[in-house]
Amino acid sequence: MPELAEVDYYRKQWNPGLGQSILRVHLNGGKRLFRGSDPALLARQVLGTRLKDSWSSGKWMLFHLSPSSWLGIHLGMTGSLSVGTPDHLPGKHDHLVLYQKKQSLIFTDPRLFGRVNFSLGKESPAWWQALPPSLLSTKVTFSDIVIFLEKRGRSPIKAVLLMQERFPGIGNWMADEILWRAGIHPRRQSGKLSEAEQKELWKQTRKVVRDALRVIGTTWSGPPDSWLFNHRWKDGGRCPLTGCGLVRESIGGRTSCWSPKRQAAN
DNA sequence: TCCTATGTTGTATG
DNA sequence: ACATACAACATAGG
Repeated sequence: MPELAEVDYYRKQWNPGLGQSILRVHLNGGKRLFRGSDPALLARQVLGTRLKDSWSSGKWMLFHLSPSSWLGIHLGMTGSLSVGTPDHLPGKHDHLVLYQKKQSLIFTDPRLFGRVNFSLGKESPAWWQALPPSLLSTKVTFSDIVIFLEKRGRSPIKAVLLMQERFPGIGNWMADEILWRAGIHPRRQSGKLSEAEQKELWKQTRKVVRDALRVIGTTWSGPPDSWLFNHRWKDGGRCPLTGCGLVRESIGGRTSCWSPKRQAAN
């Protein structure tokens, strides 16, 4: 499920372990989650470290295990983080468990599309520092967005919103939510939006990010029925603004949902 | 049995 | 070299 707000929600699930040492490690080192990393090194190095801090950036999370271990986690499509008892028995899909005195920190991912990046160093790892800036930071401007929309001009706007290099943390439901609010059909060519549409897209992008972080990132309470979110997967779902029937179709390889009354195909 | 799933990446094509 | 499209990854659930 994880897009940026869910990712940050899951990151905080490990907060009970902050300040405490890692006493034991369980991992399924043969799984593709660990591609690019050395799971044996992880298992060895993390012992005795202390969970110091954590951050999220787009769909990535980073955990600092002091003094010098860094654990990057991507949840893929079905990953999640949770806290278990200190003697938690790893389930079939619990691929990494960090045991502490009072609890265990669990990373579960049935489909294995997620990823674990382990590294050592004084500073946060290079891959982390190279991640694109948050859509809410002043480092991303309207002009950056316009340039990107035009560079990817022949792709459907839906596919462009999913490109993490410019829209970090946006996933399938957020992209549909943004386009629905902005009144733009997901199949419109990215380079053919009017200036007014570009502006509305940027405005709604930032709004959906803020709304998601507020509603999902903190409480996991469901979004209100005024969002497309609650209607998009239901057969016979209706647009909360116009009441017309919602349409679902694959665009750019992902199922997309839109309101034909609000979002004209052109 | 077949289809779907809130993600990314390797590969083929233009 | 660059942009674009899509199969592949692995598993569960309807």
